[in-house]
Amino acid sequence: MNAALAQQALPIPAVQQALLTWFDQHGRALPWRLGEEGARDPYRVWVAEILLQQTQVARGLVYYERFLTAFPSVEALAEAPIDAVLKAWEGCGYYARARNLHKAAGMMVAGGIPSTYAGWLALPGVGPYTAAAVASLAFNEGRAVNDGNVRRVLARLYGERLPTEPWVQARADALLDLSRPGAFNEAVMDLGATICTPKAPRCKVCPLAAWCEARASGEPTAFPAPKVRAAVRDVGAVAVLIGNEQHAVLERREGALLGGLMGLPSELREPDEAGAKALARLCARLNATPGALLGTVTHSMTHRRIVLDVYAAQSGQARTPVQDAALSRLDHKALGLLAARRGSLFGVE
DNA sequence: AATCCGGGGGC
DNA sequence: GCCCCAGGATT
Repeated sequence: MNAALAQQALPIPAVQQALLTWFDQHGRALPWRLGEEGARDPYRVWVAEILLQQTQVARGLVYYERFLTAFPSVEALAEAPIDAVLKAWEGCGYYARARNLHKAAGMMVAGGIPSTYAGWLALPGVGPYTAAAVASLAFNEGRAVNDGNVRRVLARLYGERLPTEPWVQARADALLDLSRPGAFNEAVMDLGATICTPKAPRCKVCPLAAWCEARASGEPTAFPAPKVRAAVRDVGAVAVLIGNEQHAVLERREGALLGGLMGLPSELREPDEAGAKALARLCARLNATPGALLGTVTHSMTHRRIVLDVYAAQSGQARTPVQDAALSRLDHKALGLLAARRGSLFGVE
């Protein structure tokens, strides 16, 4: 059978049955999958879906238990201070997720928990993927999810190297089993996460292998083609450490980059701006006296590499307990410079 | 459609 | 190093 014929002939009911049968035997047991199929606790599902955005399940599990213990209900989340929510999210990245969770919790306590795709889509931090996931898993609505797993599974099944978002959504909609929408969505994602993996897919045990164009091509990992990514840009900045690792002057970061988190007072360097000039600007703003350079830390993220010069400084500003604040990895590295410096002075290294 | 937003896993 | 991860908001 050639490729075009196989694609046209894809027997959707058979594919649905094969996938659901596999899922009933091999689906993952995950803590947000409590309760009856299609009628899960919407709060638990919602928190999990937000947490798992661009975050691998193995990592999400750790944060999930911690977050649910701290905020066991939407009311508890809504009533909590935003700083407590960010502290629970510390180290997990994409902190707008935590800010939007808190904001949306307040909206739900005031206006009720949505029970439809459209209702969920209206909440901050909830896009097409998350709305479809909650609507199908908690309310049994026939909405197909479209995430990285779905994209890869369908690109391979149909032999499409360059799947656009509308293409993936249309194929997912067409394939969705309306008798078990929640289970079907979970099944595609489980297949993508455990069988149809990016690097070394286990085609020999895949329930869809018989219909898979990518497998027939002999090179399944060529589907989909890697996404073109923007180059990583360097960002220069200066910061001051006033105090020590336990008690330091901290300020809240504004804007998109690490917004909402606390951190050492800092200033971005303009292109080609001397570090001394940025330091002077920073100390003027803080009414602080600049001291010695403690060191430089670098912090790589998906699109940026931050190169941060950290200086000691003195001022009369109040120092706050570092342990209670939500900090990015960048600031933890900066605070670690003091210990490293002491270590080298004593020859410990 | 592109770009930005963290941090880590796995290779 | 590179690609990817149960994406969303913004432009």
